Amino acid sequence: MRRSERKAASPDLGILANRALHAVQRELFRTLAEQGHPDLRPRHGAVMAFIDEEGSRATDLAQQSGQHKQVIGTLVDELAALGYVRREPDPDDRRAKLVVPTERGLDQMQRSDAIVGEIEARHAAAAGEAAYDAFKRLLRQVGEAPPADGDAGVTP
Amino acid sequence: MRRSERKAASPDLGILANRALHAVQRELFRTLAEQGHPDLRPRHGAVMAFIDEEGSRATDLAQQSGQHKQVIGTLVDELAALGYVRREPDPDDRRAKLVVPTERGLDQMQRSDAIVGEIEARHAAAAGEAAYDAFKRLLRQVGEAPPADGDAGVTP
DNA sequence: GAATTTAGTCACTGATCTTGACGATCATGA
DNA sequence: TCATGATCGTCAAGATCAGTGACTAAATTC
Repeated sequence: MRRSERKAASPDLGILANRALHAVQRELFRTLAEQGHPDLRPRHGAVMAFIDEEGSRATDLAQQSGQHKQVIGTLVDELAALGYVRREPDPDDRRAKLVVPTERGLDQMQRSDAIVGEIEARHAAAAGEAAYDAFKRLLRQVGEAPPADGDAGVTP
Repeated sequence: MRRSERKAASPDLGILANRALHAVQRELFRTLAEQGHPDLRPRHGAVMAFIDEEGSRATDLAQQSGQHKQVIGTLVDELAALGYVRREPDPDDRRAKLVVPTERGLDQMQRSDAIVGEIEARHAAAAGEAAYDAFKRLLRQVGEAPPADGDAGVTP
């Protein structure tokens, strides 16, 4: 059997993870577009997926999402222009800014959390709650850094 | 509880899939670098993860990997320069070329398949074979297009 | 045999990521 | 209290990566 046939019949973990990620992103952003948020793209998730209702610092968003702070800065510019967030001074630290969601931002956050929840509920219904819980625990373990290495828990 | 705290405590499917993909890619390419293949990057996987031992056409690699054929062309240029593949005419079709792995390419293919196999074996050992098999079946389902849509099974 | 489709390359254009420097501000330790 | 080191976010690049349409030769289809 040819290698590509073996891979098609039994894809490996990296290929499956890549497809799973793209399937979830595709459905999420298509459904967001249908629900009034057509301007958002997956890379905006580095901000919108992690931002708190009461606002977050850019450095926190960079750390949580694994994106460089320069990229977060540019994404915040775009999201501000699109009406999703605004920048405010951080009262606790005059160097820092808070990225605060607008009403439109809060709506998007609530909707995207609900959409991902529905995707998960659909898979849980198909597989069974217990099986789905076990699946998520294993997926989380796969995403954690392997133990025998100096760099612990670093996201890209 | 703040949204970012909830997300840290219980990350959703998209975040988990993103981390899983990056964890597997990071370990794979770091281990390949240690084993004599330091010049390869994840985007080369669009060719090296799918190529057959006896060679593949660029259009097949584009279809299997979801990458545009222009990108595959550029990647094949780079991999040829690095000594992993060479282009040969396809005897069955004078328009077509076969991308054929070199000895170095075959070595990398065997090693990367083994490395991903070891990553999977480690997770299977930790979780149990039956649990890991169930995990992969579910991950594959997550990566398949949702049923109620016109675009069936398209990879990005 | 003509029309249509395909293969891969050309030539772009556009998108995204990475890095280091900088000034203002904060935290730390002597 | 002060000097020093660290942090915050922006600036200004440079590097990497993806997407599109056109083109010629070759194959397929009708």
